[in-house]
Amino acid sequence: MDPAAEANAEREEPGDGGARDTIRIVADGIVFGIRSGQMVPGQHLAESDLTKRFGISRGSLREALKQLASDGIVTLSRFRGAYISALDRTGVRDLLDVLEPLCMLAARLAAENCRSDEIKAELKTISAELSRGTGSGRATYLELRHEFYDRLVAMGGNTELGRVIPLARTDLFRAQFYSVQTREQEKRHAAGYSKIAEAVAAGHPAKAERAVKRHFVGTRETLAVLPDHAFPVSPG
Amino acid sequence: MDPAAEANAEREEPGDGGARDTIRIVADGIVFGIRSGQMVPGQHLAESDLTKRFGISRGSLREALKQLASDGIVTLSRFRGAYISALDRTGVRDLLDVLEPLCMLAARLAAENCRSDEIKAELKTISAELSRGTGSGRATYLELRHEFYDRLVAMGGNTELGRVIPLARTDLFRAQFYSVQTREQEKRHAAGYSKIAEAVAAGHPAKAERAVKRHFVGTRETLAVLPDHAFPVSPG
DNA sequence: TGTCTAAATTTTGTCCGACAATGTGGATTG
DNA sequence: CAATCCACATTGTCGGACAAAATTTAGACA
Repeated sequence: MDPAAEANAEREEPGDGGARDTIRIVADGIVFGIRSGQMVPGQHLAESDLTKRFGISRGSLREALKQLASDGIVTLSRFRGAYISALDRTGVRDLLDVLEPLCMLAARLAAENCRSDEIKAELKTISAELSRGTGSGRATYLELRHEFYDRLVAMGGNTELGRVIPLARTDLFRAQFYSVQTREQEKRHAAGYSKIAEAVAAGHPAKAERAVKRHFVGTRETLAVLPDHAFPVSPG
Repeated sequence: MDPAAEANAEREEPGDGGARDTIRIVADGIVFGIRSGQMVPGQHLAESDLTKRFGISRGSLREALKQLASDGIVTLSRFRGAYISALDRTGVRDLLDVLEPLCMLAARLAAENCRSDEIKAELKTISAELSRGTGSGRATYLELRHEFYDRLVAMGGNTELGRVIPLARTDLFRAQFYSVQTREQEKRHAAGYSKIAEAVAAGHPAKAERAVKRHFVGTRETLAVLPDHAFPVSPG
């Protein structure tokens, strides 16, 4: 068979939760550590600790760290090891500037191309759970938020978008925000997802784009109000 | 010292060509192989071959492949190894849809924030060399094109953009295009870069965005005209 | 001869141990 | 107290080893 025929395969087979890659164990473990607050930005990740914690060899761990580094979750420094990536205020602003057009594209494509009413309903269900509040705990909230974007991207059908959009990196500052933002800010944030979901479900691309834009306006306002201690080191 | 202070370090120190990472050897080697045409999309990359070719160990090679995979240059398939990623017509279309808003952002930021006349002149120099034609050979042309985007992104000052924008992946279809596109198409493509460089150098963000938009219109027209044999397997 | 099955080979995933290169912190010295 | 230097810890790279899976080859059968 022509190898080229297989070169476009997705990096993980869809619908299969049992891909027992050793690397996936580490990736999921660290992502969960960030979402649950056990790992904070700037924290040093020693290879010896991680190999013992996850019960894998150093070689496999290093492959996993390489992958996490290219996702922007950890930062590698030669001969100094891996750190949980940290975003200062400028970094978050830069990330939002990049994320906004990609999310607008995702919402527009989802509204244009998704024909499954069932999937549309699932998206609204997720946004409703987000609006319900943080009753299920912090990690669950951040996981739901990630799930929302994953669905949104999948609905659009653009295979490149999921590879490019820096969802993993947004988990970083969302985890930082979660501790310091008010209930008011969180409510408004969750409401933004509902607006996006409604517009997408209604099949209105332009409306969905506007909903995303408004959502980012609100996020930037929240960012501007956040105190400095919500961020790592302040330059100078 | 606070580790968090260093967690935002760029993954490669700028201005230094002497980062003798073993991984960089492989990454640069494969990227050059694609640009020069020695490696074609869909080609299988056996670990034993690569370790012998680059003279490194299997562990380091696997780390390098992991990095290339997350850049979208190679595709990893469990127990089947690494392949040079291949983009069919739909994949290129999807990639362009994602690339367009990011390039517009890059051009706008560059026009807004770059104050160095010297750097502006360098960008115009690169676009001029691109317009001069392919006298320097295929690999040089693709390298120059990559350099153009790197400069454009750097001029904007957004540190996230360089991490997200899928420049490496665009090398894939540019390498495919290069063999089949006409001189006419290539001329027009290079002219697009000059228009962008001029608008950026003049400090006109909106104009720069429009130049990028027109550039992508032209690229999509070229894509639509390209024959099927320019792409890997045709579905169905 | 063609096709289907099964063994043999190849390739990949993971682990272990080892050594060199580099960064870090503490002891030494003035 | 500050500067210097050294022992230690951590990372980068290497080689070998074995199990799991895929690919190729060989063989049986109609």
